Amino acid sequence: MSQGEVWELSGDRLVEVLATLASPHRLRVLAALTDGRTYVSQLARDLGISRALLQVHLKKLEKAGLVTAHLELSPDGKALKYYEATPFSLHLTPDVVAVAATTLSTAGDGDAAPKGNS
Amino acid sequence: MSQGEVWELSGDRLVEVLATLASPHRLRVLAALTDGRTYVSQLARDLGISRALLQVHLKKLEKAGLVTAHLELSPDGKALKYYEATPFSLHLTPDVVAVAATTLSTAGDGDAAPKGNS
DNA sequence: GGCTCATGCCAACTATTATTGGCATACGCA
DNA sequence: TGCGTATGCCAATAATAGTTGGCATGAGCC
Repeated sequence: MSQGEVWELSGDRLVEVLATLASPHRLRVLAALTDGRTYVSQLARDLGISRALLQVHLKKLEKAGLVTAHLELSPDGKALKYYEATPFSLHLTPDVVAVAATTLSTAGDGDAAPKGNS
Repeated sequence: MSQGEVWELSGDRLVEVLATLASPHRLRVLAALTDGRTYVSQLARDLGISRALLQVHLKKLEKAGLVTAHLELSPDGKALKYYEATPFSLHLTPDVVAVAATTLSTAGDGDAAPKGNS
C-alpha cells in the first residue's frame, strides 16, 4: 500500500526533501502518520514530545510535501488539525543525484565552475 | 551503469545517509565523482571550493559510505587521494520510512511511547 | 636550496536547526 | 465563570553544521 507515483525533483527540492527526512523525530512522525492520521496534540502525546516541537517538525514535513493537514471538527466542536502522510516514491541512485545536481540553484553556495574543466 | 544493490538501512543509518545527501555541496561532489574519479585538489578546483571545505564534505560522504578513497601515486611520485562514488540504490517510500523508524536508536532524542496508537 | 603541488588538520567564527516555556485565543461543559 | 483541551506563535537558548585561513609535512623539479 501507499504506492505513490515516482517523484521528479529538482536539485533544490531534492535537498529539501532529504533534509526533511534526515531527522529521527520527523521519521517517527511520518511513521506514525503512515500508521494512520491523527491530530497534533494526540500525536504529540503518542510520540512523547512537546506540541511546540512537533508543530515545527510537522510544518517542515508539510512544506516538503510529505504530509498534508486539514482542520476537522470533533463531535464536541473542538477544532482538530489532522495530519496524514503523503504517499511518495523516491528512487535514489548516483545517476539521479548527478542529474539533480545540475539543477541546483543554491544561491550563496558558490556556483561551481562549468564542467569539462580538465 | 552504476547500478548498485538496493540498500538495507537501519533507521540511524538512513538518517545519516539522508543527512549526508541533503547538501548542495555534497550533491555536486557526488555528481562530479559519478562523472569520473579524481583527487581532492583537482576536485576542489573543478567545483570552485576550498580544499578544507571539500575535505570535510568528502569525509562525511565517505563516512556515509557514498564514496570511497584510495591513495595513488602519480607518475611523478606525488601521492594523490582519489575518490570515487559508490553505486547505491535507495528506494524511499512511506513504508520504508515507517520500518526504518522502528529501528531508530536516537539516543537523547527521547524514545517515543510504544505504538498501539488507538 | 627554493618553488610548486598534494595531503591533513585545527582553531575560531558564522550560520542553521533544534528545543523549551510561556502566553494568547477559541470552544464546550459542569 | 472556571476547567480542560485544542491550536498558534514567539522569543530565547542550546546544539550542530558549515566555512575560512593558516600552518605543517612530504615529494618532485629547476
